[in-house]
Amino acid sequence: MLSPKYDTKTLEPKWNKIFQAPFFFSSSNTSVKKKYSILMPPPNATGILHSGHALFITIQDILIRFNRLKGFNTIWTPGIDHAGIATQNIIEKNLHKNGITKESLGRSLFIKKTYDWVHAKTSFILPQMRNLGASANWDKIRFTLDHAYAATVSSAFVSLWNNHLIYRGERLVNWDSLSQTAISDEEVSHDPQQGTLFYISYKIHNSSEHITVATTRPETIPGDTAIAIHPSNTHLSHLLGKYAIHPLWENRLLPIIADNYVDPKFGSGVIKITPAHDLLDFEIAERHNLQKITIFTQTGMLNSNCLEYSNLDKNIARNIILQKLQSLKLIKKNHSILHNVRISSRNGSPIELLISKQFFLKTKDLAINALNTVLNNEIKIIPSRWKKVFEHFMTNIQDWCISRQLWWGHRIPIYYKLEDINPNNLENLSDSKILSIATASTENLEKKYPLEYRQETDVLDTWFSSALWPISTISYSLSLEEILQYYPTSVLETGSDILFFWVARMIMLGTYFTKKPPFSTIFLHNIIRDAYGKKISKSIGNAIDPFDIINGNSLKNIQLKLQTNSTIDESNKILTEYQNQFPNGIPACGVDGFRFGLSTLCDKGNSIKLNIHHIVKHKAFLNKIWNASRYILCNLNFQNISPLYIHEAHSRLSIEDLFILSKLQHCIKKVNKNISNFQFSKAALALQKFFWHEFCDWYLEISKLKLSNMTTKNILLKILIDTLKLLHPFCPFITEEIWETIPITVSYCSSSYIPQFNKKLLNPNAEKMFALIQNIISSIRYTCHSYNIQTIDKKNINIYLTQSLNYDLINSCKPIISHLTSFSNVNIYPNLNSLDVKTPFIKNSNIDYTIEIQIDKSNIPFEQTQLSRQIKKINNEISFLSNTLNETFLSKAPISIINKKKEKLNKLIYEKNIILSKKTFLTT
RNA sequence: GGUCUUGUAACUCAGAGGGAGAGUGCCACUUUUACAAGGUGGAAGUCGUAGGUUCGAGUCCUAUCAAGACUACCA
Repeated sequence: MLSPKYDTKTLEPKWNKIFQAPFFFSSSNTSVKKKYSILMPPPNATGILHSGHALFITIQDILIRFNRLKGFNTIWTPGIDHAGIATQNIIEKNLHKNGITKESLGRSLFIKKTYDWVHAKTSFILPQMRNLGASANWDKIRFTLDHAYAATVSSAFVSLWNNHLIYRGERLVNWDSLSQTAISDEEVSHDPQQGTLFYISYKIHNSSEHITVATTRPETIPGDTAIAIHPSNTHLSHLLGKYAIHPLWENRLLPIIADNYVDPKFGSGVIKITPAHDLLDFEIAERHNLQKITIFTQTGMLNSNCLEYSNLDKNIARNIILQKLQSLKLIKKNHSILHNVRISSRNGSPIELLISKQFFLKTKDLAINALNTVLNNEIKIIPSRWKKVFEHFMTNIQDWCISRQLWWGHRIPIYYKLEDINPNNLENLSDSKILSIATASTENLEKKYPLEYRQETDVLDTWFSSALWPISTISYSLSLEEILQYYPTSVLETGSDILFFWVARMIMLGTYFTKKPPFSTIFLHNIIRDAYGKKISKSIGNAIDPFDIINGNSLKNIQLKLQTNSTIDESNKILTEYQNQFPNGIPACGVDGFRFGLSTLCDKGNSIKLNIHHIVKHKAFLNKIWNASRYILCNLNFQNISPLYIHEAHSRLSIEDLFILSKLQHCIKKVNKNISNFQFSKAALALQKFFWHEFCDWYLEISKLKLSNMTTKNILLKILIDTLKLLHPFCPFITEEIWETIPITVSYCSSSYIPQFNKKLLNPNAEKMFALIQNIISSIRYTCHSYNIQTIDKKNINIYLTQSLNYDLINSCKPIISHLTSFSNVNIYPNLNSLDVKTPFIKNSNIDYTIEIQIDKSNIPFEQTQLSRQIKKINNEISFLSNTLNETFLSKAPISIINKKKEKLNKLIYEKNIILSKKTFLTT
């Protein structure tokens, strides 16, 4: 028996425990069932579970449970990503607090420490994911840095190397001087910042002339090797071929060149060229054969090429250089300017471009193949607008810098043959020399031949291993044949923010290695924002902890959290909002309430606004289900309940039976269709509308009159069971709990079968007739409200049917009308002839019927006002409709529309006449 | 700068040629034994703005404004 109160806090832990059993949710390699597979995006090892995780778990679990209920052999592979830079940063920071550097610890000890830390971290986030009800294959959990995964990564690398798709070369790369590693183009973001544009005067060699250069980065002047103008710049073209004198060192001369890239309208129309630290300057230098002078060290200091400015931090050097230029009176003017600064998307530190030796993946051919899988619809991207974004990215893609100067990650499986080479001098070898001594190998050659080989010290970009997720997760302990059983996967579900980082690269490498795209559908969910549509950000402190909603939380605790995470202003603002909305703290919604509420927010919009109030409100639906279930289960005598052969007993079914069974079919259809189309809010809302506003509000209320009727009991139970199944993907816990309480159900709700749409139970006619009953009841209620008729006065009501409506059917609904309107005596007449004109009655008419409510004393002035209002409204409608029915309309509009409008006009005129006659009656 | 998305009730969103819909919030009534986390009823919208196509436009077209996303670049 269900407890009187729906209590998520006892119910959900109970089922979580049951769900942990090994047989739950495991898939079978030998199953004959069709498979349905999803790759779970592995959260970062550093992460704590946030609303973004909760969202993807909710969506993917809905898909998995739904398809499991449809009879598929589901596989959902969970895991953790080692998150190279992010993890290493944290560990190093922790070490620094204790005055330890990673170098003093040594590489292997550092890695061991990191492993331990990651292990501790993940033992926290993984159970949280499970507690959200995620019915994943927890027996197949992967970590992107464990041995088996590493084997896949190194064999992939070796294969790409041997096929010349990976090369090592000296290139201009994005350098993160905080983390001291190269990063890929995708990891750089542009941040608009206020800066200063300086106009600096350069003397022309062997001339009295000057040329003015505009720059925001005077600290890079030591690296300048030329001055450039636009070819069409007639004012300055006479200087082409001459030299400008370097402002810091008079003995250095800078050639003045012309290049189309210079914008003559920007600044002074003259730029300085710093080839070693700017991508476009680099390209100009290539075109004009200019020298490239590197001036920064890997830690962001000026190097020895900067002579007296060397060993200075670049920001300090900037000021010193500015002072020097000032003293030489070379700064003509300056003004502030808003410009984009390239920063690391990891840690926000400015990114320098630095020439260095790195490993690159040639992406051109891989990208073409990957793009083709999308263009020829082997992979479908939903929402489709991302297809164009994807195409743009793939056609403009540059080679991917995959090496990182870190310790935490997959060490690149390249081994250098030492022979006559000094192992400490590898960095300075030319590209061709390196190529001649480098071998890619899945076997650790350094370990095997320590005197002959030395392994590359760099590790791979985390996203390189993530790109192999589809292959690695599947190939873990399987043979190639088995891999192909699970590959390609059915759906990839993730946020659009990692379309390039992850999704694109999985397609490139997956397609390359298996000749098949790794998934057939990509569903990109919207990004979660706060209730006001603001981006969730750590600095604002508007992050919402899903468990605050799931378990509830007091305002005091929330205040504490806010104070540690955000500024005073922000936390006060957010707290005031909480106080207004939840004076008693956030109520506990449970995992089910959270998931269901979140589902109703997953619609087509641009973002998901995580409004706690909205979730709390939708949780009320689960309470409704709980209570309706209690009503049904308390009133059924299960000894007499037989299997439900309802469709075979049509003739014995009443109008409300036919109505609700027909509505159930609509609901089944909608839930199926909308989940299949990733329209989760539509599916959830369709369920809510059906169960609450069609089943509970109408059928269940009516059933109170008919609890001795076996068919009614059967239908109550059938609707409950079918709804539980449909609801299960959204709310796994409450559905299992209720399921368990129903004596005739077997096993678990999660292992049942989703109800099938049954066309035979669709009954538009019954829906139409029942809608009329609903309409009669509503208008009686409305009339009672507007005339303020108390329950105690609700005695006699007469209903006159005005058309050839099914009198017998409506007459048979007398008890229903009585029950739902509280009138003790309901009379139904087949025609208007018997309208009573003598006793005081309140009347309400439309084309189908007139209702008469008997009252003790009528309030004639009030009634007349009511009637006048009605007439005014109806007159407006009539005149509008008459205007529409003009000559051009009649000659051009389709007949069906014309008839519809004419019919409506007639109806309005008819209703108006009834109201008028009533008014006449009242005045006489 | 380019590409894309979105503007409908106070809020969150449905509707995709034939007189504007839901939920929340608001107002009124309501403790009737499944449920007050409930029930009943109501008020509330120039469908961003301006043109156009059409007998007829939230719906199609053009322009424009606003918000947002992605992407490029800013010396």
